[in-house]
Amino acid sequence: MLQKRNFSAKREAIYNAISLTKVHPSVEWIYHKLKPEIPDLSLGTVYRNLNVLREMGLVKSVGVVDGQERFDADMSQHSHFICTKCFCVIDVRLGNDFFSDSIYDCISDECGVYIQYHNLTFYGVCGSCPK
Amino acid sequence: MLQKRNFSAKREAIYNAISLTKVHPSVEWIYHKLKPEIPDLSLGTVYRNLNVLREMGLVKSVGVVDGQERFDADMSQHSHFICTKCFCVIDVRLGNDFFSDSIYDCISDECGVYIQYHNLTFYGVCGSCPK
DNA sequence: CTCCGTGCAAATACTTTGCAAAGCG
DNA sequence: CGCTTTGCAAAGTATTTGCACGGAG
Repeated sequence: MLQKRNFSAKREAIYNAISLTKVHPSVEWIYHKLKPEIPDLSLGTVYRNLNVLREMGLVKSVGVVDGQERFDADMSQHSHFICTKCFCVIDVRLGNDFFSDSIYDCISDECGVYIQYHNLTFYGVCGSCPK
Repeated sequence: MLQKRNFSAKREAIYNAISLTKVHPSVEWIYHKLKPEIPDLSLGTVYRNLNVLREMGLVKSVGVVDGQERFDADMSQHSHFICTKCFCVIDVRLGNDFFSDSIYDCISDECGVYIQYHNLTFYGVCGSCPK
């Protein structure tokens, strides 16, 4: 039983790598993390699987941080804080009612659009960096 | 008087191009817009001036949309809606008190970070695209 | 004369893709 | 077998940079 969820071993390893860390990793991070245990892993495979996992709805993008896309396997509703010095990414949880349906509806009406989701990111300096 | 604000003529043209449109343009858009009037404009100049304008605080990034960075010369506090079909970008104005200082403070305390600004973007389908 | 801005082309950086080989059911 | 996954390298796309020239003060 090398595979769960019909994942290939490598896809599983990539998914686990994202799930088991809080760093919201980049492709490079995942690649370098797994390379020692999976010596024949290639960068293209990480890119390809990330796109597959994204389409499956198991992973989402945090956005491009310092030129590299960062990923998150926590699909629950939450926001992020990104440090503009060290580029670490930290989860931020606001009340679930912070963005109520009524806000979506209100904006939708006003702008004539259909809103499916949103992305809220805070920027600043983290606790480990000199201000 | 070819220059205002100590801008070179090209920097001025680039800044005006962003200011005078609502499309939140990409580098390519600006380049193709200005190329007819300024035949010896080069793409590198657009990139360089956008970074200068950004450092000057006259322009800010809307984020990367469909692989290209988009810019906004409206520096007032507002959010954006991005259509995931045609990639148009529309301004969204919430009440100014939507993000009060107290929320910044609250998150800052909770996460041990110093928040400087935030970015709120809504995604979905615009009125011109089929749902 | 000096500085800033610029065209041009080369260089980067990140990501995607074509293809043949390998893996799995 | 037939479909999926993969390594590898090449290609693609967006952006940055080195350099020498050119114009403004």
